Amino acid sequence: MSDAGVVAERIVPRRNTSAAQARVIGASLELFARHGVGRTSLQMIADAVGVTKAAVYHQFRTKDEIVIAAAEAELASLEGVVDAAEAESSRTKARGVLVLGIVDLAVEHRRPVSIFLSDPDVVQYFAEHEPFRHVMDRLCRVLMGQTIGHEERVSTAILTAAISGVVMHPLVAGLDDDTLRSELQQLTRRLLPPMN
Amino acid sequence: MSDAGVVAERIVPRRNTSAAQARVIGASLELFARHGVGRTSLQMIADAVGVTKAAVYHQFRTKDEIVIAAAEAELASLEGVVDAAEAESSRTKARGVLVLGIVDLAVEHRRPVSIFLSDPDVVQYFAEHEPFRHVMDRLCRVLMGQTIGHEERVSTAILTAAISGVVMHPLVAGLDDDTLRSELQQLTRRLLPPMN
DNA sequence: GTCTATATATAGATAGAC
DNA sequence: GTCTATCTATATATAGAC
Repeated sequence: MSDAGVVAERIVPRRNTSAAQARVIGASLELFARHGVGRTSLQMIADAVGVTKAAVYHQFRTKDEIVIAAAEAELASLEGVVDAAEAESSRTKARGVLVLGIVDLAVEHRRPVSIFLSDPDVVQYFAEHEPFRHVMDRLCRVLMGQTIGHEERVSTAILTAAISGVVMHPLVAGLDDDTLRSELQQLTRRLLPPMN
Repeated sequence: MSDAGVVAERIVPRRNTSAAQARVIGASLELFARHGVGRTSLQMIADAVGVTKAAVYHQFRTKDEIVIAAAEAELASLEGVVDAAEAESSRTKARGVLVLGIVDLAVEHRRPVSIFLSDPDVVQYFAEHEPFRHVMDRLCRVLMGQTIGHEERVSTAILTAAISGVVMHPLVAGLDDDTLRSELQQLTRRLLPPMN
């Protein structure tokens, strides 16, 4: 984004994730989405990876660490989309790329993306999570323009909440990906203010 | 609704709920919202009510029964709003009452309302729950008109998902009820098609 | 309708060998 | 990096007295 005036920096700490850790995160993401965080046990995670609980505990010291790592992996996907948007030459293009990217993420992940906003503990965690707030601010800036205030944040919350909420709503459970994608794109058009 | 052509019937089975059962449901609703369904134990519920686990098990045979009863209590609140809307004399008035009612429910309950769409088990349960689908269809009809199709259902999903999603979004955690309410009302105006 | 007491399973987590 | 074995706490659930 040429007119950003701010260097796009990735502050989400993508600490060097080993292959073993990545397997745990991947399995956890699926299980969290299917059963909820609280109802997913370390035994279930270990079974899904194909190792014992002790092996999982060798990669992460507590279950909470797994939850956080999984949530941050989802956040990293989102940040990738924001990166791509900010790399565009105009704000109009940037916004288009961002919206398409968010919709794609939501549709592809379907329920995993919901972890962000569904589990109370995760919500609580992210509410106080500086990297999350930073990514959301960057996202907000691409959508709404340079001046971020109270109202812009709420609008951004509405857009992202609506998208995440729709993909996991019982009423759209039977919808195929393409239809869902196009409905969500229509939705964003109605929710976003016109470009100026 | 005079032009409904369909008798409004309450099919949500509000089985005779004893006072003791109501206390359990109320406490559970709060705890589920705060900690998630899976992380809420029967001990926590019993403590919140001020009795022992055994007393709770006298009211409900399993934890799942409590989850279902709590979810149906939330559904009953929603159905109350739909009832009120359908009692209006015109569709314009009905839609206004319905939207105001849904927003009020969401704001007052804040996180409890999210149980519907947050816990994967509850989502799964409602997706196959006939009374839920019936209430959603009635809601959909008030919002979108008599002809309910694929597209109308998705629009309804979007509206309710957006509202539920927003109230529990980290970005609006610090917002007072009145501001949140007015933002949500603006939201519904943007999402609903104009009355014809 | 509520209690004490208990059965049984599983949770999260650790020790130490390979 | 993974294992077996184990600790301890807590989970769901039940039996039977008051």
